[in-house]
Parts: sequence; structure tokens; C-alpha cells
Amino acid sequence: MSTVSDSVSLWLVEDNDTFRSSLARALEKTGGFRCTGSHSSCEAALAAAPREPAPRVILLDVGLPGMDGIAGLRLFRKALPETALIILTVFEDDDKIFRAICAGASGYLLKTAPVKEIAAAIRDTLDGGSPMNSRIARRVLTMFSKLAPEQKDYGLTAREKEILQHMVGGLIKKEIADRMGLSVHTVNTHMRHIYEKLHVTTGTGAVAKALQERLL
Amino acid sequence: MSTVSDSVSLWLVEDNDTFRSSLARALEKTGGFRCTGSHSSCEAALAAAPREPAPRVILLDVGLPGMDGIAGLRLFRKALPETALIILTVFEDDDKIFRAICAGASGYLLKTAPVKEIAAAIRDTLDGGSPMNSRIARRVLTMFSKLAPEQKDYGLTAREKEILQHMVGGLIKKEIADRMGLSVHTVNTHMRHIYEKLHVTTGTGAVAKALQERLL
DNA sequence: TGAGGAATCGCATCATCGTGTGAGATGGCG
DNA sequence: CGCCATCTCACACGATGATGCGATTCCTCA
Repeated sequence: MSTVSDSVSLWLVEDNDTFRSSLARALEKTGGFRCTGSHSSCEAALAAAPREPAPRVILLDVGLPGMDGIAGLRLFRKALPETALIILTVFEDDDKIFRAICAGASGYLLKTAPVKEIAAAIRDTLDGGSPMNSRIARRVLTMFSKLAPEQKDYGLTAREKEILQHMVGGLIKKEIADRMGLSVHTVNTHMRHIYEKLHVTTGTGAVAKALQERLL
Repeated sequence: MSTVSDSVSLWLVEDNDTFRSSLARALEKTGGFRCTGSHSSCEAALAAAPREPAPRVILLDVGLPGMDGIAGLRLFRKALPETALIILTVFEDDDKIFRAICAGASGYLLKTAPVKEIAAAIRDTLDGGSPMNSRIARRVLTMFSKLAPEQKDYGLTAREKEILQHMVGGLIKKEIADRMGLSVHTVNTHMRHIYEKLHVTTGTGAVAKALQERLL
């Protein structure tokens, strides 16, 4: 809560002027925020970035005219690396969510949220959290579990995993042996065991299986 | 909110008896829930599952003695497919979070959360949301963006990507040549080009880079 | 106490791979 | 038209890899 004691500067990037200014007013009145920037497009906000003090937070719509909010997000992160970026939008389709997250958003809210919740979310973000609408969170979890399916257990020992990791790092037997302080023969033996357990016959196959099935 | 009108049945699976019973009482008193099951281990709860009416929600600790909460989670989903599973724990390390999500948790809360918040989270879940502590959410987002980093372009040609794909499939040069109706020499040549472009010197390294940087 | 798994090391052999050094055929682009 | 990238094929050699068949220490668990 220490972060809230001195009022937090924030920008709004949002093409609906009415919504933008009313939200700004509401946040200033109820939340202890200073709305130091108000832009109707990413381009405008990015142009302002170099010559104005960086805000602590930007509330960003995706689905803006002109530059896509998600492309903008990446640029904001470059231009204002210390600034937290929170998506505030009406969109809740998997693709937008996914790309916003990958682009480094630290929160994802819906415009339907009451101002009180938005204010809480901003504080949350500054405290190291990532507030998300819980429907959005559901989407994220679902996507996540699709991305990372059940990981089988091939019964690899600790040592074998260690070696497999080095293989993934692109090292050859000799290098692995050196780094682990082992004889090449030993590494060789471990590898054959890995091959047996993973049902492969080449290092390439082992690495592929390890990465695709997240064995490490 | 319609889901709250008739009181919601829930189970607690949690090894700390004190915490479990006080949480049960608090949820019954303040939240309009019926705590129909209270177990100190996954084993106990799973044993009870077949002969008792399924609850709408289970609050599940991970890090239980005996069966790991995450292993238990999978079993609960099998035994009680209609029941929502919310993790309620003190752990907030990436690995636990990651595995819980992959195992199909529909929410992830911390024990430090006030009862009011837990109650709200349960309702949220029944409304199709996935409530998450916002620090947890931050972790999830970070993991997510690591899972899908921006993909660089190494200038691989279509043919080269095709071959790289076969390498990821675990095939050796000869096999690739056969499947593509090419001479081994040709495959060989393509591979050297792949190695050059990816700055690697082995097939293993190429496959690792391809998978880790999502080049396919 | 003894069986079995894990980890360590050794040697030999043949297959595969990585690389140097070629070359011919196609197709686009200035 | 020539230039350049791509795709194709070829030979050769040394390095690396995969695998068969050992062995010796630990440590655990029955």
C-alpha cells in the first residue's frame, strides 16, 4: 500500500473520448490517481512519451483505430520500460488475450468493470500483481493447459535429466563430460539409458521429445 | 448471481484441522455455503467421493501429506467431473502453479486471503470465472510470455523449414531423404544451411533452437 | 545379507554426421 | 542479359555418435 500514499500518475489510451474523460475524472476523484495523459491513439501517446514524464501506469485499449493496441503495447514497453501496462477493453477473445499477454501486458480488465475495481487493479499492479477479470483468467488457464499437456514420466533419473538438459543446450558428449567433470564414457552410458527410456535412437530425437513433452 | 440463491455445496481438503474447520464455519456463516465434506487428505476425500453426493466445489490444498495435491487434482477431475476445483494453498512457486493449472484447476487462491475473498472466488468460479490471486496471476502471465516468445526470423527457406521439421520428428538424414524423395546429399546440403543460419553445429542444437524459439 | 538400481569408467566397431569442395538447374530481379 | 538465391546432387575424410559387452563402486530396500 506504500505505493498508493503519493498519488499515482497514469495515462489513458482509448479512442472513446467520453469514456476516457469520465474514467479519468472518476479515477482522480475516487482513487487518488493523477491522470497526466489522455490520448485517443497509440501513435499520439507514443509521440508524447519522449517529452513528458513517464507515468507509472497506462490503461490501454486494444482495438484502437490506426495502430493495433497490441503492437502499441510492445512499443510502449520499449519507450517506457518502467511503466506498467494494463489492458482495458471490451474484447475477450482468446487471440487478443493471448497476444496481449505475450506482448507483456501486466493486467487485463474489461470495460464493464466498475471504477472501484479498476482503481484496485491499478494498485494491485503496482504491488507486483497482475489483476485479471476472472473470466479472462479462465481463458488464460484453459489456453495454458492446452499449451502444456500432461507430462509423462519416463523414469529418468536426476543425472539423466541433467545430461538431457545439456543436450538441449546444444552440447556434444565431450563438452557435457567436461562441464560435469565426468568421463565421456559415463556420459555415453547415461545417454544410452536416456535413449532407452525415451524410446529414441538419436540425440536429436531425445532433445525433440524432451522439449515437446516438457520433460525438464 | 443466480447460482448463489440456493446454497452451494463444497468440500474442503486440507491437512490443517484448525484452519479447515474454521474456514468451513466462516464460509457457512457468511457466504451461504454448505460444507458437506471435510477431509484431511486427498485419499480420504477420494474414498468418500463415490458414496456421497458430489459437491459443486472443492477447495484443495497442495502440499498435503501423502498424495500430492496436484496428483489428487487429476483424480478428482476423473471422479467428479462436474465439480470445480480451486487450489487454496500457501505455495506460490512457479512449478506448483504451473502444474496445478495444467492439471485443470479452475482457480488458485492463497490461504492468506480473507474469507470474504474466498467466498467471492467460489461464486466467481461457479459463474465461469477463474479467480486468481493477482500475484499468482502475475506469475502465470510471466510464464505464459516465456512459453511464447517473439519468434525471430533466421531467414530459413521453406525447404529448410520442412527439413527442420523432420529433424524435430526425430528422423535421420537418410529417412528424411526418403520421405521427401531427395538424395541424402541434398538433405545434407540443406542441413548445413540450417546450421549456418541458426548458428549451430549439430542437429541436436538445431532442433533445440527450433523448438525453444518456435521456428516452426 | 544379498539383490538390484544408479552412477561411474573402459574398449571396440561400425554407422552417422559435419564439413570442405565442388557443380548443374531453375527462377526472379534489376 | 547477367547476378544471385534456391534447390538439387556428388565425393571424401575425419570427427562424432550409437551400441554391444564388459567392470567397479555405492546405496537402498527387502
